[in-house]
Amino acid sequence: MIAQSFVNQPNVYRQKYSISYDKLMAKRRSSSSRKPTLVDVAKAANVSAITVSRTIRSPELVSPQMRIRVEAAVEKLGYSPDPAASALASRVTHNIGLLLPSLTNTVFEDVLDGIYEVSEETRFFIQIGDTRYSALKEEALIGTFLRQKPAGLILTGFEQTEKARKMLSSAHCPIVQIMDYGGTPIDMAVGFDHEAAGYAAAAHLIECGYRNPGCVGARLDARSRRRLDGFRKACQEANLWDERRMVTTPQSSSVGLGRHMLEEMLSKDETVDAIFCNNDDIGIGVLVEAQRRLISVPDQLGICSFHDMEMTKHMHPALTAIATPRYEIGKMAFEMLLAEIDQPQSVKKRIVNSGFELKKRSSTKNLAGKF
Amino acid sequence: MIAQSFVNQPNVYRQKYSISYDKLMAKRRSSSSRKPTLVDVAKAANVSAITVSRTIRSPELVSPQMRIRVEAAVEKLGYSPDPAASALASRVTHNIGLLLPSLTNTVFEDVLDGIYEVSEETRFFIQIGDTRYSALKEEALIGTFLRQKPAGLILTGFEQTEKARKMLSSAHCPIVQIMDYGGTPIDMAVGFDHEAAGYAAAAHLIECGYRNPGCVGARLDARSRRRLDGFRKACQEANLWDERRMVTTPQSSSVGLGRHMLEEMLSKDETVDAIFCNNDDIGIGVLVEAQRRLISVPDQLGICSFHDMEMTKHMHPALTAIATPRYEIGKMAFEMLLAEIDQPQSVKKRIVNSGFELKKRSSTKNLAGKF
DNA sequence: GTGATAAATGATTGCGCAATCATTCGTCAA
DNA sequence: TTGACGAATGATTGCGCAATCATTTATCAC
Repeated sequence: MIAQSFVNQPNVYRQKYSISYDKLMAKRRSSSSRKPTLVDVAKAANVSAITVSRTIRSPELVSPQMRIRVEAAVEKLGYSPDPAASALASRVTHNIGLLLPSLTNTVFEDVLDGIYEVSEETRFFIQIGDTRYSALKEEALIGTFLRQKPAGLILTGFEQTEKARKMLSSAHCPIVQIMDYGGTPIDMAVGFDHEAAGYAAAAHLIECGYRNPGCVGARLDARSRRRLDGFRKACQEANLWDERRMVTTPQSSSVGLGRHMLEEMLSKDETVDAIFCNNDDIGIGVLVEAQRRLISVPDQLGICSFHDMEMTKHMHPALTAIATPRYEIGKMAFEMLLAEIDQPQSVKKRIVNSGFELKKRSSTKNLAGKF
Repeated sequence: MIAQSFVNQPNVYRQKYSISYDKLMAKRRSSSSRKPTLVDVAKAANVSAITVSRTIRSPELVSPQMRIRVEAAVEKLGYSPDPAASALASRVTHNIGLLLPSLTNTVFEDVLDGIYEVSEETRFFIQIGDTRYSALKEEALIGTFLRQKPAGLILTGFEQTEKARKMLSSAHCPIVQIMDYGGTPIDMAVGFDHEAAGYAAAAHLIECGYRNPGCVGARLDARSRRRLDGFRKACQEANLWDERRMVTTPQSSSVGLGRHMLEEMLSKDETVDAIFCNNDDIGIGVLVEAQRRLISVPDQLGICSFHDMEMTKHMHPALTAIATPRYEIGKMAFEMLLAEIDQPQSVKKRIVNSGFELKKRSSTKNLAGKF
C-alpha cells in the first residue's frame, strides 16, 4: 500500500523529563545552552536577521563593512545555519541524490569517487541510494529522494519505470542520467554507447584472427545486455557467430563466477578461441581458469575484458579491455548538475557521449604490422 | 576562517516571475497545484492535523477505525510528509551520517554494503562523507553532519581530532566507530584489533618455517600502521626481525604499487622469504611481480594478504590472507545505532570485537601435520 | 539643488510539521 | 450512580530560516 511506504516503525516514547516544562523552555531559551540562531547573530551585530542571512548566502549583496560586522558576530557566537529550517523556508535542500545499482562494484566506486571529488568544494551533499539493479527499488527511492526536495539527481541508465519517469519529469530539479548513451534522457545525460563498446570488442577479436568468438555476461542489466548485443552483431556481420558461445547468468559478477563461466563455455563449445567478458571480475576469472586448465592466453584463447579496472593491466598476460571513463563520467555528471543549478536554463541541456577506449594488451594476439 | 566554512558561493538570481505575486500565491494556495500537507489530509479526513501526524508516526496510538480513515485520506491525496518540516519541528532528521576514509576501496565498499543492507527497510537514510584519510577533513565533515541533526553517526577508527571529539561528545545522537578495536570509543564501537591481526600474520609465516619475514604497507593510516607494528612485534619475539624488511609508502594501495614494492623489498634485502601485505591490492601485486620474476610462491616466497576480498582465493596460488568481517561490521554498526535510537540508554553501550580469521591457502607453505 | 536611479538594509510572514498541554470519551470499580 | 482513570483526539504554538515587498541611503546627471 502506497500510503504505508513512509509510515514509521512504532516509536518507543522517550523517558519523560523530570524537570518541569517551564524550566525546560526557560533553559532552552537562555542563549547559553541553545545553539545560536540567525536572530541571535542579528542581535549581536545589531542588524536585521535577513541581513545576516544575506551575508551568508550572497555576500556580494551586502556592503564590505556590513559583511565584516556580521561575520564577526557569526564567529563570536559560533553560529551555523540550520539546514532543515533553510530547506523548509526555501523549498529546496543542498542534497544531490545519487542512485546506483550496486555499491560493491569497482565501476560505481569510480563514478562515486569522481562525484565526491567535485562535490567536496561545493555546498552540496551526496545522498546515495542503492537500487540493487531493481527498477522498482529505484522507483521507490526516487520517490523518497524527491520528497526531500533535492537540488539535483543523478540516476544510472535509462531504464526507469513509467511511474518514476512521471515523478521525475514533474520534479523541479536538474537530473543527469549516467553510464549510458543513446536512450532518451529525462533531462541531461553522460555515458557511453554499450552496443558500440561490445561491437568494438568483437571487431578487435576478429581482427586478431580469432574465428570462434564468444562472450560471457553476468548480471544482465539493460546495459550489459546491449554490450552483448553489440558483440553478437559484429560477429554475425563477420559470419562468425554461434549462439552456443553466448554464456550468461543473472548472478552478480565475481572472479569465481568468471571461472565457472569459462567452464560452462567450454562445455557448450570447446572450439571457442576468444571471449569477451562483460566486466573485469569475469575477465580475471576467465583468465585464471584458463591458466588452471593450461589453455594458453592469447594463443589458444583471446580474452577481452570490460571496464578496465586498475588490476587488469597487471595480470599475466595483461588483459586487453574496453576501458570506460567512469571517474570522468561521475565528475562530469556533477558538474552538469552544478551548472544547471546555478544558472537554470542558461546552459544548453547536455547529452554527452563520454566514449570508451580499447586497450590492446597481451591477452589478445597483437597482429599490428603483421598484415 | 571558521565563519566562512558554510558561506555559500555567490548565488545567481533566478529570472523574476512574470506573473504577479498575488497570482502566484493564489496558484500556490489552490490545492490543485500544491503538494498536499498534513492539514490538507486532516481536512479530507475530517480530523485534526496532529492525528494525521500520529497515524503516520505512531499508528499504535490511534484507534483502528481512525487509522483507516486517515490512511484513506493520505492515499487519496497522495500525501507524503516533508522531511524538512519534520526535522525543523522535531529537531532531528532521519539521516545517518557515515564517514569513510575512502570510497574506492573494497574494504569500505563491503562495509557500505552491510550498512545499506540493514538500512533499506528502515526509515533512515545514509549520508556518506569521504574523509580521504584526513583527520581535518573528517573534522570539517563532522561539523557539517552534526549541523543536520543526524539520528546517528558512524565513524571510521578512533583518530578524530580533539575538536572533533568535543563536537561529538556534545552531540545528541548515538555514534559508532567502526573498523578498529582497542581504542577509546566516543560512544560505541565495532571492529577488530589490527595489532593482533598483524601479529597473527607473522605467527603464521613463522610457523610455516619462513625465517626472513618482511612486510609491505601502503597508505599508512593509524590502523595499517598498527598491523605492521603487530607484525614486527611477533617477528622480534621470534628473533627474526630485520627493519630493512619493512617497506612502506604513503601512496594509496594498488596492484601496480604492490609490484613496485616487491621490487623495493628485494633491493633492500633479497633474502626475504615471506611477505605480509597490508591489503589485498598489494598482495596481488606482490604475487604477480613474484611470478614475473620467476620467484616461486610459496616455496621461495610466502605471501600473506590482508582483508581477503573475493578475488584473492582465486589467484594462483590462492592467497593466504587475514580475512576481516567488513560486511558484518557495517551491518552491526547500523544495528547498534538503531537499537540506541529506538531505546536510548536501555541497551548497554556496546564495544564489539568483531575478530578476524586467518585463511591458510597455497601462497604460504602448509606444514600442517608435518611436525 | 533636484529628481531619478541604484544599492543596501529591514519588517513581516509563512514554510509544514511535532511538542506540548488540554479535552473528550468510554470503561470500570466501589 | 459516581468518580477515577486511561485511551483517544484536538488546539495552539514555535522550530529557524528565506521570500516577499518596503524602505532607507548613497550616487549621479542635469
